[in-house]
Amino acid sequence: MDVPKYLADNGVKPSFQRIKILDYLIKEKNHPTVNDIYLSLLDIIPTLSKTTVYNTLNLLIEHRLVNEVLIEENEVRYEFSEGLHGHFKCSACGLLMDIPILIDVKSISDLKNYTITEQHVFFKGICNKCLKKQ
Amino acid sequence: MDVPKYLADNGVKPSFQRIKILDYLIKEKNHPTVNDIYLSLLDIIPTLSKTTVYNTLNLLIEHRLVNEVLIEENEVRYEFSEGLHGHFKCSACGLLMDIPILIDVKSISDLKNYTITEQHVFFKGICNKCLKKQ
DNA sequence: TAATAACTTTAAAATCATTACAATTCAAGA
DNA sequence: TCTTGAATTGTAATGATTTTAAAGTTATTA
Repeated sequence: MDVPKYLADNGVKPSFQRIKILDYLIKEKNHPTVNDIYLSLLDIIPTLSKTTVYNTLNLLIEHRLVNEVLIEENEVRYEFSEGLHGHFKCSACGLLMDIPILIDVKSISDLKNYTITEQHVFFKGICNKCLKKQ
Repeated sequence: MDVPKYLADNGVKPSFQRIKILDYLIKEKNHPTVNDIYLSLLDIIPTLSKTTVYNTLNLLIEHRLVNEVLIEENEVRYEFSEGLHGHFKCSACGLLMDIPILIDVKSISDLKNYTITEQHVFFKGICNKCLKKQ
């Protein structure tokens, strides 16, 4: 993917830092925290500031290029925004994976005539691998 | 509901503060924050400490009497735990309401042989009332 | 090329929610 | 009443995030 063009097409001026941050989220599917992103990019951008990571992520979220993933309290994670999906987190090994979402919003009568802009679904439990280990 | 008995039955010693905090969550369906609870109970318990609110909520969560509700970043809300349901938050008026959950976990092949312990679903959008105002 | 304005990044300080900890109070049983 | 352990309190510490202002960068126009 042409990240600079993708940013520009979506109304975000493609600075070096912004390109690298979005590029990281596209390549790493590990739902990183701000700190993960900051530490990983320090090799490439030694002068990088955490404030820039915060600013950039908020900017990318505004432009709908990135999603926040809220699973645990006091731990905000981020992901490249592509297609609707939910999340599963294994309480044992910490794995955080994407899963398909299967909700028929129209069948929920409480939301009749509501506009739905965001859908969030996540499960917690124990993954197959960890169950076998027990 | 007999709150002291309910606490005792669930292995929590029913102190005055604990009774009042759980009682508040049972009666108020507004998914309050720690601060909401703290401020509301200050009338009844003038010596109440925020630490006690935190300690009590964590204790009640451990015993599965209370759920955390994570919708917005940097804002943890709480609710009395009764039955599985999701949430809808109106971006305009801030309304946070319960909605029924309709997910057939077994149909998600990615989670085959997984143990699911928690399901979380929430939507954001604009509620009917706010749509009419526009 | 130089001047200017707009935007971006940085670093430090401030803020906010939450937790840790030590001191105090409370409650139940001897 | 005394003792003991649990519960509560208030302060201080922590850590994530936001704010602010200064410095740096980029684009635009002359």
